Amino acid sequence: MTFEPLSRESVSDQVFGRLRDAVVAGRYAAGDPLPSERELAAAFGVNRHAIREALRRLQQLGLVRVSQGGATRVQDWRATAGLDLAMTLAAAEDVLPVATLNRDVLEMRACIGADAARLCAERAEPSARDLIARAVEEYAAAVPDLARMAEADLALWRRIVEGSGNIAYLLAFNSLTAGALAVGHMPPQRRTAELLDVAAHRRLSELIGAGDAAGAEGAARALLSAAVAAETESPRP
Amino acid sequence: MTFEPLSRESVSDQVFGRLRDAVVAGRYAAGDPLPSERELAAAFGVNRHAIREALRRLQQLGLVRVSQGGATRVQDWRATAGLDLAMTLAAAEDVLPVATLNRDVLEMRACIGADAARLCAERAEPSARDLIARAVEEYAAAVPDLARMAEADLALWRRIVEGSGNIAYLLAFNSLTAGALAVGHMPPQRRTAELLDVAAHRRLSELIGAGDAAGAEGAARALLSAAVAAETESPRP
DNA sequence: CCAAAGCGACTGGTCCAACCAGTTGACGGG
DNA sequence: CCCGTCAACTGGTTGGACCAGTCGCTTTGG
Repeated sequence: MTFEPLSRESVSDQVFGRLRDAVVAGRYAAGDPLPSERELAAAFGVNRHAIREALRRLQQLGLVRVSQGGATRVQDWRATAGLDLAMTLAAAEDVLPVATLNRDVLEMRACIGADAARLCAERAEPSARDLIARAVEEYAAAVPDLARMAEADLALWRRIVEGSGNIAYLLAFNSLTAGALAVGHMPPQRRTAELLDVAAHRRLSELIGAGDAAGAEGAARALLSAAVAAETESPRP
Repeated sequence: MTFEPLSRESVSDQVFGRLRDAVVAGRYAAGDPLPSERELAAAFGVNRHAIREALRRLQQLGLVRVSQGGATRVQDWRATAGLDLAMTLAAAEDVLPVATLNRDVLEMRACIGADAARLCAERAEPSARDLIARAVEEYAAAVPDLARMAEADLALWRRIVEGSGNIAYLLAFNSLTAGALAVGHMPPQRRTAELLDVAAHRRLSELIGAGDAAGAEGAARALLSAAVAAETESPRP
């Protein structure tokens, strides 16, 4: 018998979540001042320090701008927030349309995955190519178990992105896979076809191993863009 | 006579910066415990709350994992940090090789920019296409002034990414352009050729306006990948 | 009368001191 | 030898005080 971990979210985490959702959902217009820290503390019934911790995190996400003496103002997150915002967003339909965000994430995954495969074929160290070959075998060995295959598939792609030697791609990969909305937690049926195509994964690994940049890019794109098309056609399974 | 603003960086900002650099530079191994908040407060000579604010931000970046009762442990940022990390990194050679990061950012820019142009040509609203056409004109009107051209170019690309309707691309664009190392602050000579090619920008806008997805993607890629090649050949100007 | 200096009444920034709430490990009884 | 207990950590939260900027109103000087 297993229990879900109770809501042990710290106070400042809860405040952070509430304010983040309020801002992303547009309940404050860009440029509007947030209530003062003291007011927020009273409103949430918590200490001011908890509010401050939440506000610093919102500031780092690019959702608000705090300035000493002046008010803390809401920013236009579409202009100032970074990709990590997607990582922290809960899958709440009332904050952002989930279906669109899923499609967007899959599109970005295809775009970056294909280019990472290309770069990986171009300039990965032999040891990195070995790791990829091995990851493919682990993935193939998991074959009947969809959950394990998904996990191994993610590990394989991480190896490929690492092999590309592009830190920006690696960080973006982390952002995309870490969120609740991310590729890893996506309804698996969307990616079943992709996940089951062991032959295509093997081919991709071989092309990378052989240094065929164009071939690897094409193989990766073919593998990754099927899910985009599926999500676009019928966003809600 | 103008003065640069003095170091008004708040205490917790400074603590955040120091710890972030220490972690990214690898002065703590992944899994290592950070000193306790009380120790850090004593070491930096500041209050514990300042340390806490910094640690919460580090946690959000994915650099550390804090857990009540246990120690705050350093994480492997290459596995857990999101793209926003690149946004906050100062251009300090001793933290990460700047040349490589520049190349990486330019590569990602080319990859996402090309796909955004494709999607924009495919599914942007007519009003969005108008905005792009207008942005191109503003860019062309700035012609002799390189600084203004760079600014207008950035605004144009923002319109294109917005027109793609992909939120992930938009947030990634923000991450890439917001950092100190970002495209906007890059040594301009790297992108002079790209910036001066008014005709190519016009063609790109027309292809998007005409809904030619493949053409727009090709034009964007051609425009954006020149800087990548330049950066790769001679990283230090 | 109007502008500019000045003065409060805000805002966020920092600190102190205490206590609550988990985790960890060592110590002692079974 | 194993296992419960407990003390000494860890981070989490609170209250209150004060510093440091900003903003707007009021008073003052032209």
